[in-house]
Amino acid sequence: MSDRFYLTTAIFYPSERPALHSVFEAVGADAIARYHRLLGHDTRFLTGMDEHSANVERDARELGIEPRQLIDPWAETWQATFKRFDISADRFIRTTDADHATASAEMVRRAQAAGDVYEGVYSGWYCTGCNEFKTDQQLVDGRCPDHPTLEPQWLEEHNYFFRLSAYQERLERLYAENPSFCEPEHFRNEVLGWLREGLRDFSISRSGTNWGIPFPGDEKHRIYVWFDALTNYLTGAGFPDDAEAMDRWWPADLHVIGKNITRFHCLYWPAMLMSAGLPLPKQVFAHGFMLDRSGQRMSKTTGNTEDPDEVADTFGVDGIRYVVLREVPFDRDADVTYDGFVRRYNADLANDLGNLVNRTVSMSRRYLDGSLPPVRDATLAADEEVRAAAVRTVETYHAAMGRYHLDEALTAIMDLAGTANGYAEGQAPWSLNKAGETDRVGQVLAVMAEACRILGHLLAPVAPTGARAILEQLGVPPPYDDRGAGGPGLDHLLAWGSGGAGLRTGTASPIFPRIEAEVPA
RNA sequence: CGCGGGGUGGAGCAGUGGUAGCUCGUCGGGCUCAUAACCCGAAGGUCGGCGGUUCGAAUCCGUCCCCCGCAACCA
Repeated sequence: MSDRFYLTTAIFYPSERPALHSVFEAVGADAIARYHRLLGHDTRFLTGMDEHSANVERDARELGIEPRQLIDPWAETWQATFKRFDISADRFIRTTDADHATASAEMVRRAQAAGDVYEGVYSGWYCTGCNEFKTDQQLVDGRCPDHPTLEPQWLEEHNYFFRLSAYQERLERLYAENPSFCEPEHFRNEVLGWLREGLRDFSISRSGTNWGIPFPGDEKHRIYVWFDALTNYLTGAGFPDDAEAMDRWWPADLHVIGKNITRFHCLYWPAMLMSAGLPLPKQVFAHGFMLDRSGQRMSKTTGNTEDPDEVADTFGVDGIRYVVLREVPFDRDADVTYDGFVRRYNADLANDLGNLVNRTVSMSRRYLDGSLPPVRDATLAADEEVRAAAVRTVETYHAAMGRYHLDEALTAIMDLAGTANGYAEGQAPWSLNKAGETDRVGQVLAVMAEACRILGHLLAPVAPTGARAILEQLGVPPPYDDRGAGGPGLDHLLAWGSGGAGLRTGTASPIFPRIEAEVPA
């Protein structure tokens, strides 16, 4: 019975190109996906774009084109960026995909059959410029910020509602029995607070638009937001027609989402699934946001975000993947700065880890012509300390990855690199070599190389290309493919001494070159 | 008292009862294999304020101040 793991990101709000905070979520989920592949789990990883936005329809109309013509290039750009960032998704789902329309409509039908859909009146301020309803929060001085000359109209619209209020008790029971349905705890507390306040039904259709999935039973309406967007996780698992795929992949193991949509994923979504008679995902994990130095969320609208392609040019894809996951604790917000990225990259990847690999490989070649002996059972205390540190690091790493605290896993990795650098200093193989103690030189370098080998595998989920380069310079054949799959399992790879009969190291070459220029973007 | 989170050395953070740690920065020293990298040491904090519990609190309780997010149909 092989383990399987199905995880998703949220589908992203449509825009011309992704901003760094969207890439951050995808990179985090990708690292989790790769970790599970490395563990030997059959892994499915879904990401994508939410395309039925009123903004898309409006922008397209202003340009005099069909929404689809507007959004197709956007989706291409997003996929190209995700590809550049080595997001190893099995599918980039678009809510305009045909199978998704089927799935979404089926979810509405099931809710209808369960008696959870009723006709009602949605009322609110309507901007005739945007052709959409605005919440009080969106209005500035009672006016639409995009059309300040127009007077918003108070409109009442007939549409369909989902009876979320009927699920109050069942959701309370869900959290009583399975609190970790929503992690981390501080976001769960917020959800429980909303639950205590009581649930209100929400509208699930809009009329007056053709941009969207037709509402079952009333073709004048389109499915509105949640029955469309959230259902993507089911579509990606084969719902409703591919019973075999559904059986294999549903329920999902993990939804990775931004903390701003916990309400919908932790209350709406389980209620919708209960209504449809489907099993619930195992867990929703809400991550924090990257904030700029003034504490503002990085976003396109405020223009305080970094361009993903620019930072990838500077740091390398692996470099920026590492840096954002290390700088932002995955479970909460963090202040980030470009200079902070540079410092972190140089300190961790260039100086500690990269340089460790470089000096190890370089000395191996110089002193031993690249031929290292196998690591022996440690007889010296210094050697044993490195081995013990590696074992400790692996334990800490697994514990952190299992809780999706990616930053803690990376901290553990760097602890081991620091230990290995200290070991090098203490053993001074360059002095041993001068003294002609060739046997000891071999053992010291074998210990260092073994630490590097383990570090390479540990780094693979976050920095797959760099990890591969590390292993290559150490002379370790790739034991898994570019997506982290097909290997013998991390337990084997991370065991001290499993490198086998001695490595044949290659040529030393900086894997994470230092970044000298600290030019603020 | 709407809900939730947070206020720890120059900066960013860890630390939920027992001598206050980490990274970066600064200063001094060491090494020379290495990507001017690596290693060691030092300076620097009355842990937002006040009160309480305790042999002992950053850590528990009370209260006050400040910051951020959310407050429902926008992912």
